[in-house]
Amino acid sequence: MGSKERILRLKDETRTKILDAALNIVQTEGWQALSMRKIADQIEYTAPIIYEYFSNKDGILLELTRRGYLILAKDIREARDKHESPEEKMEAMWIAYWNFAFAHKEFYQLMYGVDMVCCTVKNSLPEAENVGGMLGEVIESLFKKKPVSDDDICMKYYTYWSIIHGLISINLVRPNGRTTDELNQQILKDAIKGITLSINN
Amino acid sequence: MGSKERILRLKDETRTKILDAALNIVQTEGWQALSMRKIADQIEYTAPIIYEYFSNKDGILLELTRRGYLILAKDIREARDKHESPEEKMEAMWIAYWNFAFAHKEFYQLMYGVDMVCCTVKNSLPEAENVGGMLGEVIESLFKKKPVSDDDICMKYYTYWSIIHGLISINLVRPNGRTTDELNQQILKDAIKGITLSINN
DNA sequence: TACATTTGCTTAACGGTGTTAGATTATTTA
DNA sequence: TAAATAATCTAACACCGTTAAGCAAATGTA
Repeated sequence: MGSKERILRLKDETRTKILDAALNIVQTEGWQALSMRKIADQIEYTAPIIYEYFSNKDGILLELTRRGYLILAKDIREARDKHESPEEKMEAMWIAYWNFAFAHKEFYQLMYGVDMVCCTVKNSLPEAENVGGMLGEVIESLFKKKPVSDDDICMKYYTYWSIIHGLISINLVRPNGRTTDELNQQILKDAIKGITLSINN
Repeated sequence: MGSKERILRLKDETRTKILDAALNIVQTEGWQALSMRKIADQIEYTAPIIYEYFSNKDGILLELTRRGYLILAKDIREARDKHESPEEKMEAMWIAYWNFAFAHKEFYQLMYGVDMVCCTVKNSLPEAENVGGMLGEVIESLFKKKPVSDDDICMKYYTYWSIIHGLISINLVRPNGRTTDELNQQILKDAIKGITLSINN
């Protein structure tokens, strides 16, 4: 009767296999090439069984988005914990964000809709809150004046995020577009420092 | 024998009708919903005749991209010519860019691949150069030191662009996401001023 | 005017997509 | 062993972009 668990484990394994197959296709052929039949091919099933594990294609994308946020959150957390001063924390965290985007292009595209048809419902994703929360806390600690209003944090958060996301987007959509890696790093660090400085002015 | 011209004019009209229909569908239903058959329906033809006017769907998108850049270039030119000092020019131009993105969401999504599968070949588009050129010139005039290297201009150009494009992207992909219009405007102007100030420091 | 040719447009099809319903096979239970 | 349940597949639907073949009307030519 212990076979119940074995079967459940097997079901979970194929669920994971589906996600891995999807990711594999995306990494080698891009999001455009991802199709239910291709996933089925790769896991040696036919397309309809995927619907026993995910309600539809968007369900797969949502789960991958979740996976992406888990990796990102881990990276950012680690970057934060490697430094002492808020200034250093902030720079390290945003650089971790930057590195994540290029180390996991596909995830980033899925998570932030760069050059990607975004799945309609991905609001209220707990994993996403985490990232925002961590960054927000460090931003708060950058302020000298207390208390810091939510609007203050929100504004600076968006300022940081905008420039980094913008720079990433531009580079993901237009690779090899006359901007070198060094130039990007320079822009990035300059911008981070500029925003950080502007907080207490 | 003057009918030749009438016929040519008619052909041009249906070409325009195709583009208008495409834009209309996109504006009411989004890029996702744009299909050749829907365009054909709207102009009261069948799908294959579209291929007499455009080589394929990407051809239509490319032409719409061109249209978008024409509008954007006009807006930015006008913003520039309304002011005297480079600082004011710069701010006005980027705000025009910002306003364009939200006044013509669909165009912006198409042109800059926000939440949109980008058509593969849209390099070397003369209309795009214009926009970059205009902005680049004003950026150059912001520098006190002369001569200004291309790298200097390029870097500041990307810094401006990144933050604005990033802010736009975030707002286009996540509308109603707790950021108000005033907050966005504040972030935007702050960021522009910050970058402009940092040029001669 | 009569025929031939070109033009405009449609129908039908190909191979692809996401998704669902029904049939089939294999496994478990009684 | 027989019945019930689970796992899986086949077939189909409605859509997509795109192409080929054919029809019908307009045009050019004799």
